[in-house]
Amino acid sequence: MARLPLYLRALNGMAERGIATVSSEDLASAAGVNSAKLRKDLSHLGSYGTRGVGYDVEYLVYQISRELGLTQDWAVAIVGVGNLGRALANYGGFVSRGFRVAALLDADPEIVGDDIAGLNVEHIDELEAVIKRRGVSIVVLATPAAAAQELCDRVIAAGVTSILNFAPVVLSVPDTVDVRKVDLSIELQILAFHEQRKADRMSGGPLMAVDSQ
Amino acid sequence: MARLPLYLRALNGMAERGIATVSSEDLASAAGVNSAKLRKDLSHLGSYGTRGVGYDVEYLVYQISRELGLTQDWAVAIVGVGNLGRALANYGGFVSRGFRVAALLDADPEIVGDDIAGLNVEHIDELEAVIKRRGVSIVVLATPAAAAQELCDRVIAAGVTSILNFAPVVLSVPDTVDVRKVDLSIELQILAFHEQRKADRMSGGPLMAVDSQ
DNA sequence: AAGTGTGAATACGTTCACAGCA
DNA sequence: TGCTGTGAACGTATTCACACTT
Repeated sequence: MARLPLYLRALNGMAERGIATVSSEDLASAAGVNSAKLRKDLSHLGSYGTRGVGYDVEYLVYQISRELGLTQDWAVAIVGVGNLGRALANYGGFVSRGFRVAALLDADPEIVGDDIAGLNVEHIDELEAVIKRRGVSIVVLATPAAAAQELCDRVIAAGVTSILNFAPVVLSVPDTVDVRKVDLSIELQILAFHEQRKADRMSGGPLMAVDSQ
Repeated sequence: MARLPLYLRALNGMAERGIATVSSEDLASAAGVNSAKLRKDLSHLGSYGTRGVGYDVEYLVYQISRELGLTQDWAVAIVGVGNLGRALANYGGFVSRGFRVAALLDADPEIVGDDIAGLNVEHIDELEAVIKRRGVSIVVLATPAAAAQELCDRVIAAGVTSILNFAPVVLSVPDTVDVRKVDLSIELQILAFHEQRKADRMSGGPLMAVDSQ
């Protein structure tokens, strides 16, 4: 379920603040969903709540982490060390929960050899070797659009089946491979759309349906 | 519709390659969706296709751009000029289609005054003034989690109603405000979940349902 | 009394399949 | 003939509402 990470984050916050037990109502509002949905989601993992009481925070953190596969640690390679790749390498959120940046790779000889976030940037020629040697199972593509598909193919050929793509292209992959895409300009375009509708509503008439999140 | 930006990108690519007309089938596969869905999406904008022929690429680009509000230009302020903020400021995709980075703001005196992507980083104290003076209507929050809610409140008080949030927190906002959230570690967690299921499938038994994208 | 777990009802998005138009 | 536009069928996700447990 795509919402488990959200619940997990809310629960971690509560655990830090020493909260031992939480109701579906409270956890749901902390995660920004409604309580029936939350209960249904959690019920898929098993019956981890106690009627009349709520959920044990620590226990639920463990169960969700296990479900998400965060009890093991995943080696991540970042391909493309431009501004975005650098930001990702420095992003604390990766290291904190089960992810380890195991390699930074780039094609630019200016960048290869630099130290970023304690890691040495390696040449893209090493891609296949690095993936195998370090057991990389998730690759983050932060390359220009033009290079993304080719690198994607190489990464898949090297055995990776999970890719997080920041390049603004639709990657074509076999359906054994999971791709998630983050497209910054698409996010902005959706906001602009909503912004425009608000402006329209002030004056002339609107025309079509919206979606949220 | 959240998929219009996807179609738009595919269409722009086709326009560049000099393709004048496209069928729902072809456009759908370029955008990575199925053709019935594409036709239904486009039909909400009006009847811009020609039966037996397809869609005129240029015309459809214009119609979608208009629908998304990209025929006007939007002033965007980036709040938080750490690694991610810097990456966003340098990201070409913003400038290209209707978005203009109008301000970079940060609290750190080390960073204030720096020139990044041709813009001077201003102090966060200037936030409200800058928003008003430059007609900023979309704000990108790229701050640490701890600072996000407070800055979000200030931004809303200054009249902004569209926020793109990169900080790993659920922002609480009035429902007149649109927030889109990009959470890098959540994307990775979802990939890890799928990765684990693949591993499980090899050996023991799986347990629950999955979702895609 | 409080709050989970879950069938039943509802809403939503997707896909099918084809009538109708160029 | 080819392809759009769209009702109808379908499947899935969300929400309701309450029986049941602690």
